[in-house]
Amino acid sequence: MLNQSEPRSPIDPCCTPLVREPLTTDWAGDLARMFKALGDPVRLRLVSLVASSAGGEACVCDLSAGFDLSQPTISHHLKVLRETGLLQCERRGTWVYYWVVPAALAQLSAVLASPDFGTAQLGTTETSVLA
Amino acid sequence: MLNQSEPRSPIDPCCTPLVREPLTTDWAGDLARMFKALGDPVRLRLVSLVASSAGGEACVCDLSAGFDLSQPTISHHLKVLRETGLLQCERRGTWVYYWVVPAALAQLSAVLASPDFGTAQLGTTETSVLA
DNA sequence: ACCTTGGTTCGATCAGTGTCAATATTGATG
DNA sequence: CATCAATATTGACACTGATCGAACCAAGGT
Repeated sequence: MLNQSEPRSPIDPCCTPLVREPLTTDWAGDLARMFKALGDPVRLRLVSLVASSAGGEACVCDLSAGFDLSQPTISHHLKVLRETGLLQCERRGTWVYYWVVPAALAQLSAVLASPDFGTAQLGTTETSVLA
Repeated sequence: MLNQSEPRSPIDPCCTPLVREPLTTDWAGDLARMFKALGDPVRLRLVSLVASSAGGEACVCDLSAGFDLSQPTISHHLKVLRETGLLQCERRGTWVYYWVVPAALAQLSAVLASPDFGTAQLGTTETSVLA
């Protein structure tokens, strides 16, 4: 139940960019767990693969095909991503399908966003962040 | 399979959100190093402390005051952040000042951003994909 | 020159993690 | 029920990484 739909306080530490005010210790711990989950190239590619799949979901068999790793290892990484709240899964018959939790990614993106110039000064892309 | 042949100009993999197309192995490795650097609560708080300091910079003595860690440990974490390109530093007399590299944070934020709804919908969202 | 203060580097230690082979579990199917 | 295919779990192992004390470097001040 990590998806809270209550309206949030004026300045919610959950959404305040880290450049704006120092993170609390608790919140930093929660965030760090998520960033650590993304801090592995295999897991990062897994998230990207799942997210960019048709329908926004993919089964493990499709995912593990793109890696030169044993199936238990892929399963382990998926478990880490699941337990961090970045992915969710459901069993459908023999297969297990994974999809990303958009709010989780958005949360991390918001924390890293710079409030002044947004995230769009890198190159050409004009992403609509905090319009 | 992976988008190696795509020209750089229109869609730069450096700025494409990971939900849009699968990350290349190389790019995932680079990104993962940065996310891993942020995957530690101490380092995350350090970045936040530096970024939210007056003038956008802070000296090590100010930074280490907020932690219950030895000074070599703080120095170690700062080195990790420096080597990943998230922080830069300069010696001014006796003190060493650190500041964040905005482009680095923005890059990570852009990668995590969802192209459809942006990053600003955390509080009120009823994410369609979920329920 | 010498000491003091601010930071970094070194070496060691101990917990954590990525990986695999083997085994277990779950669901479909004959 | 037996079997097979798709995932998950377990146990083991090597490697990484967070942390500390000690030693080291760099600038000022006396």
